[in-house]
Amino acid sequence: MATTTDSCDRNDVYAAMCPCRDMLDLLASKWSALVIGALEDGPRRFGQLRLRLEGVSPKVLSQTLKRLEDRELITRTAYAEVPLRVEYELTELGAGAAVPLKHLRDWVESNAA
Amino acid sequence: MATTTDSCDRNDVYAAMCPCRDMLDLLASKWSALVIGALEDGPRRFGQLRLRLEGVSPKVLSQTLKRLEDRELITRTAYAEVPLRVEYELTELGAGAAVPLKHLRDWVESNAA
DNA sequence: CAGTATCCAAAAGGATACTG
DNA sequence: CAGTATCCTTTTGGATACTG
Repeated sequence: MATTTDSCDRNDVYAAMCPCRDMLDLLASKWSALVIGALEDGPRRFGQLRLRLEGVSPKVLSQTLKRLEDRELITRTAYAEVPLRVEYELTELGAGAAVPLKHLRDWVESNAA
Repeated sequence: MATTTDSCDRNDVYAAMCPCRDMLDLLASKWSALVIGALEDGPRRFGQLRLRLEGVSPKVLSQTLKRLEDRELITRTAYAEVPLRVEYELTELGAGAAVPLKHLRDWVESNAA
């Protein structure tokens, strides 16, 4: 190959330079698994998510949503109403990620000491 | 106070005070999913893990291993040999956690853009 | 070999007040 | 309502050198 080890022919989360490492870091971050889970049953509004994710601050929730949106795991739709309404929804990709994340949450709830 | 909502009768990762939230935070941290995956096929030594987890520094790896050990997801066994040999191994609990984490890693490797 | 010690940078998290 | 702005603390990450 042309480069040394910093190419990434196949996706390998163990490879430092593999872009999929970023995706793992995102999914494996404090709030992502909870946000994605909260969207499993359909679109939700910012305020709804905020209530559901006990303890999350608006800033952190906003950041998390943006990162997920950047990675195309969720979409953000703003409706020009008064009062303002914004809905977040899983993309197809996000719905796919939701599956293993649900298994993880379920395992945790069943096995936390 | 007598507490209002900060008790945790049933495990709910969405509840701020639920101890299982801590477990989720641990599993959903940068290196945990990789460490646990690296131990799926049997015990591994510190140096082996360090090579496998490209880019991890000894300090961070050490911290990660300690947190996993504290939560009883892995065990640490030191053999009084020269040179020193230390092995890390999944506990039964850790092996259980390894299942959903593997699904997550697999999904990531299959779906990272 | 398997870490720890040190020092440091960056990111994440968080409380609160304020705005379009 | 849905965020931003601000300020601050904590956590995490990281390079490197050193030790039992």
